[in-house]
Amino acid sequence: MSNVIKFDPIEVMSNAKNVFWQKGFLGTSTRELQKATGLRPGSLYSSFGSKSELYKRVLQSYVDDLTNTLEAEVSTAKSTLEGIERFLLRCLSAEAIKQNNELCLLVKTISELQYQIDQDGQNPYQDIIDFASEQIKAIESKFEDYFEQAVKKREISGDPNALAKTLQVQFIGLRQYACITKEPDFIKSQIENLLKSIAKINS
Amino acid sequence: MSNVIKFDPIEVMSNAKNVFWQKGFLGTSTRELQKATGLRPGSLYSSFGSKSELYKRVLQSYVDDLTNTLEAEVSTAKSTLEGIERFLLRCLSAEAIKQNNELCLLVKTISELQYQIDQDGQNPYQDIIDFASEQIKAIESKFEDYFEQAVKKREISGDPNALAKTLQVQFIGLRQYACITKEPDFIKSQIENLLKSIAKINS
DNA sequence: TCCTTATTTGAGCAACTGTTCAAGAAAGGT
DNA sequence: ACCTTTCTTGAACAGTTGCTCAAATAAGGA
Repeated sequence: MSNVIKFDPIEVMSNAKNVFWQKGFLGTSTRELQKATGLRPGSLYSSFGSKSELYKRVLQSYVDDLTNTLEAEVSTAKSTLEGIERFLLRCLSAEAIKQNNELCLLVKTISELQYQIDQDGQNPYQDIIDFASEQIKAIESKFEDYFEQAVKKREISGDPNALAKTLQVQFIGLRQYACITKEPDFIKSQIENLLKSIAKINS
Repeated sequence: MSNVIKFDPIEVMSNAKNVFWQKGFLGTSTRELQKATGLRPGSLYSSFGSKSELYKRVLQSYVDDLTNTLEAEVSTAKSTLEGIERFLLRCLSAEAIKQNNELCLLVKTISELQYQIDQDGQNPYQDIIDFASEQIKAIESKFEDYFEQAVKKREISGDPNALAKTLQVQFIGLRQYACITKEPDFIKSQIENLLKSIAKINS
């Protein structure tokens, strides 16, 4: 207790993210957030403003993590394609599936909040939806950049934009499927097949 | 007002389904259900028991519709594969996307409720989750049966089980992607590509 | 040492949640 | 015509929700 912050903001964000990830925005009450973060309502609200603001911060942190992971994998892999494969495998690892973090938080956010409307016919979460949509597009565009690189390096041939969209559809589908079936081995083999089908190496 | 039901149960179910589909189970309050169905709380509760019970009835009705659509398309199409293609196109039609009904309600249910827990560490919606999981497996197994038929009729070659899983992943992925991007033309072309890749016709 | 300045505390708010139930209403059998 | 039987009505419930704010607390500068 002091005139300086008592809690660790990184840990607080991480705990908040885990609760939101598992229970969704609507399914998580502020009391649960209080319990998970160890903060009393006053501290939570003076630090983060509102449940929605906290959620946006959580989304931002999720995106930062995801982007860093992708860039780290691609930059350390032998080829661009192998980097993407390792990124997918990491997002859909047996560990991630066991920890119930298999679903993309951006996708989950959109499907939960997209069609909410209040009595004025307005969606009270429109800013959250807009942010999530933007970020999903940003990730797709990163995939496109990598495929463009891979084409230039003659790792693959094909339209980078179409490949990025296909990858996005399959990535989202796999994460949802993993959430339903919990079969890490099948998921792993599907990822391998997916990347084999993209890498039509010039024979 | 009488000793006989006043409302049309089919229309009530359809209205309830639409609200739940758009706002989710948690995001739909019983007042909204009352407004959407035109029933007062007493009638709703004497007819359906509880919000959860009503939701289960809605899920059942959703599954019936989906199954009927699939069977109708396959039985009237020239080939099994064309039937499946027409089924996908129908679920992901421009109309469905505009009406915000693009997401699979079973998938949406699972991702919303799967990790909810009350203070006893129990998931209060476990029966709903179990039902939804079963039904998703049932649909996958229907796909498998159709692929088996198609193999026998020499429309395609390959492992029906693996094909069914792949179709399921892509179907789920496309529906999620449609929900995010709202690009009916891209979705249509992706479905065509998907079925072309399945139908490696013996040349 | 004391005072400024910031954070933390937790009781409490108004609104909303899922649900109940006694009272009212009306069709069908007698 | 009346009475049984069923469905409908809507006020009201206890619990939960997101959030507020005056009071308490304590580090750091003077």
